[in-house]
Amino acid sequence: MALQLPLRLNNVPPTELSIWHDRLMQGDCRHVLPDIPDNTIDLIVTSPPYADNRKQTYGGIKPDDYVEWFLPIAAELRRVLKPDGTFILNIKEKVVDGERHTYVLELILALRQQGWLWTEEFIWHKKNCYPGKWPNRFRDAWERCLQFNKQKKFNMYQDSVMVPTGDWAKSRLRNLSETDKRRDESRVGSGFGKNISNWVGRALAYPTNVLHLATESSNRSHSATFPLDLPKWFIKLFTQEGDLVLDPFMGAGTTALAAHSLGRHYLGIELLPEYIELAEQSLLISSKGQG
Amino acid sequence: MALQLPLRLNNVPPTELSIWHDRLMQGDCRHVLPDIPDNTIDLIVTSPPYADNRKQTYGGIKPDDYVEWFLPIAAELRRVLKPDGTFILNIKEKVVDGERHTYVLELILALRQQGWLWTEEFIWHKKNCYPGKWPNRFRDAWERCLQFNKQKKFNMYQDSVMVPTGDWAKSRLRNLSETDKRRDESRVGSGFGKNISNWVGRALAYPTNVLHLATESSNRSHSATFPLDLPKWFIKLFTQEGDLVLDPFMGAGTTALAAHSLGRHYLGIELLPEYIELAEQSLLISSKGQG
DNA sequence: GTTCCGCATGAATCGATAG
DNA sequence: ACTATCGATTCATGCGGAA
Repeated sequence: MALQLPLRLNNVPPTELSIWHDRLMQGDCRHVLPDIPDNTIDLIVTSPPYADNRKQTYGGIKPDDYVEWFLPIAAELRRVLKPDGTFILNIKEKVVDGERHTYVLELILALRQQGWLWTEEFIWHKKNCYPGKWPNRFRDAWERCLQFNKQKKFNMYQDSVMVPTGDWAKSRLRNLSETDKRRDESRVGSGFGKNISNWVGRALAYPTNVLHLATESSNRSHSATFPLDLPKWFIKLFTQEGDLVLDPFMGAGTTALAAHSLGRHYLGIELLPEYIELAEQSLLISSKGQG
Repeated sequence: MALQLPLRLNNVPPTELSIWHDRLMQGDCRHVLPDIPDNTIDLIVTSPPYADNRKQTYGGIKPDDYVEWFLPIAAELRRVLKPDGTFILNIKEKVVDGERHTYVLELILALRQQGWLWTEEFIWHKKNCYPGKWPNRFRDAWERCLQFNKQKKFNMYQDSVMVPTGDWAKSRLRNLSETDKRRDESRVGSGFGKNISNWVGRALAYPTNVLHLATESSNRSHSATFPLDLPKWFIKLFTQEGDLVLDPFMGAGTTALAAHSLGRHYLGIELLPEYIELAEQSLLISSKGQG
C-alpha cells in the first residue's frame, strides 16, 4: 500500500466521492481539510494534540492559544460534515500552575459561537489510568468526549451499542431454577415462564453517557493511549456500514482501524509520515485478517 | 431540639468561634452567610439547586440567570472560607433545547474572575441514574464535583481516602455477596476476588478523580439525592477531626450528617423549615446511635 | 430465618398539546 | 413564536410481603 499524497479534487462530481474513501493523507490538517468537499463526512472522531504536548509536530500549542489554533480547523470540520453528522472531540484540559486550565471550557463556548451545537458531553472513564502521586491532586482518570452537531436532528443508532443490564437483573436471572428454565423452553407461549421471558427480554439496556474503557495497554510504538474501543463505540452509535469516518489528527490510525473493522470507510489525516506508515500497516494486517 | 434562628454575631471574638459549631440555620443563605465571620470554615460542600429546579423555593433560577444568581453567594463563601480551605461544588448542567446549557462552564470562568482557583474537577459517576430513552441522547449518569480553592496550598489528607487496589475493588467490597459469585473481567487477573481474604492485606492505593456512588434510594424518608458517601469522601479528604464544614444549601442535612458522623463540626443553612426539621432529626438519631 | 420477587420511585428529557 | 404542562419512556435500588 503506497503512501497517498493529498490530491486537489475540490471539483469532483458527487458521484465520484468514493475517491475519498479509505485514504490516509499525510499533512497538516489545516492544509489538507480544504480539499475535502462540503457535506461528505458522516462522523468525525478525533483526539487533537493536547496543549503543550506533541511539541515537535504542531509547535506545542500553548494553552492560552489553544482556542485560536483550533477554531479554523473546527470551521473546516463543520464544512465537510454532513448536516446529520456528528463531531466527537476527545480532549482534556491539563493542569497549569496548580489549576485546571480553562481552554477546553472556552473552546466549547467558542465552538457554539461558530454555529456548532454542544449536544452532549460523554465521560470516558479510564479504568487503568496513568499512575502517579501528587501532594494536591489524585490521578486523572477521565477525559471529555464532547459531542457537537450541525443541527438538532442527527443520525444515532442506539440499538447498536446496547449493553447487558445491571447486577440486579443479572443476579435474578442467574438464580432461576433449572426447572423454570426447562419449563419455559417446553411450553413457549403457554403462560408458564412468562416471568422468565420478561427477564430475558430485558437482558439488554441502553448505555449511559459514561464509558468505562481501559486505556490501550498494547505495546504499540506510539504514545497515544486512545483505546480502539473508544472510536468503535462512537462509530457504531453514529454511523452505519458504508458511512465515512474522518479523523483529522489520526496519529497511529486507531480511528481508521476502528472504522475499517466495522465496515465503515475511513479518511485519516496525519502530519507525521511515521504514523501514516504505522496506520497503513495496521490496516493492512486488519484486511489480511478478514480475507 | 429547638429550631435555631440565625443570630447576629459578626463581632464575636475569635475565641468564641465555637458558637458556630454544629448549628443549623433556617433562611436564605444570601442573607445568613453575611453573619458568619471571615476565615472560619475549613470545607464547603454543597449542591445548590440546579437551574430551573426547586421552583417553589429559590424562584426557579433560569439557566441564563444562574451565574448572576450564584456569584454573590460565591463571594460570601470565599470570605468565610479559611485560606487553606476547599470549596466543593456539586452541579450539573441541564439540557435546554436539545443542547447542554453552558451556564456551568460560564460559572467556572466567572468564579475564577472572582479570585477562586479551579483546582480540580471530580466526576461523580451515578451508577443508578434516572431512566429514560430519547432519540438523541442516553441517560445522564454523571455530575461534576468542582473543586475551588483560595490559594495553591490547601489542606489535603490523601491517606484518609485510600482504597484497596483501585476503584473497582471498592465497589466489589461493597456488595461482596453479589459480585463475589460473578466473574470479574478486570484485567487485574483471573481468579481474583473470589474471597475477601484475597483483598485483606493487599496494599492500599490512592483513588482517582472519578467517584462511583449510587444515588441514595427513595424510601429513606426523603429525597436526598445526594448520597451520604459523597460529602463523606470530601470531608475525609479535606478536613481533620474538629474542623468545621459548611453547606449553604443543606437540604435534608446530608452534609451535616456526614460531618457529624466523622467527628467534624457542621454548619448548615437551609431555606425550608421542613428540611431543617428533617436534618435535626437525622443528627439526633445519629448522636443517639453513637452514645 | 433466609431468599426471592413485585413494586414504587427518582437533580431527566422529548414531543405534543394548550394557552 | 414562546412558555407551561403532561404523558411516555426507562432502569437501578430498597422495601415489604411471600415462598
